Amino acid sequence: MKHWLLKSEPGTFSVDDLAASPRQTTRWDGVRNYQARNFIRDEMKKGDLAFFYHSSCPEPGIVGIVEITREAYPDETAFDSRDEHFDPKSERSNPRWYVVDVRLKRKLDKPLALVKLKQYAGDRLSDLRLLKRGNRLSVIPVASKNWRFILSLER
DNA sequence: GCCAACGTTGGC
DNA sequence: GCCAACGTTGGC
Repeated sequence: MKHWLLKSEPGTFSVDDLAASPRQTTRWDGVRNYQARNFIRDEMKKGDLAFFYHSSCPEPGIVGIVEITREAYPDETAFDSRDEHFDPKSERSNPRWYVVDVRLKRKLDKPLALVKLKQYAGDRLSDLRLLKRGNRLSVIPVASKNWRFILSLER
């Protein structure tokens, strides 16, 4: 099983929005970056776990844990000319963009702020891609040892 | 294939 | 609002 980190702007879709969704499940749509797309389409498996991360907000950080409940299928928003994520180059016969379904496992009792994670950028989390300079990926793989270490920071 | 211009991300 | 770091686009 793999581990991931999924970024979302809480002003657009927060962990509380996910908690309020039917079956606490949502379609992770709108990803428009090829590297992130490849992770979604090729590597994410049902049962994988991901950190839910709030970005572009007053206190960026990990706020919840989600489970992948459905593997990749075409992103419908790319076909909809009225949708902000519309991409005329994505065709139904040859979809360019993909989504997975994720379900909230739990919110963290206390968010793990980016500033706190950064304390370990030089040692325990030195290879965490989230902390790398210039990182902009919205779907990031997390090594299992980093996953476990981050969870240990909760207490 | 190169590269300048442009757009986006995201922390601060 | 600023700006660094990318990724994408399009002319050549």
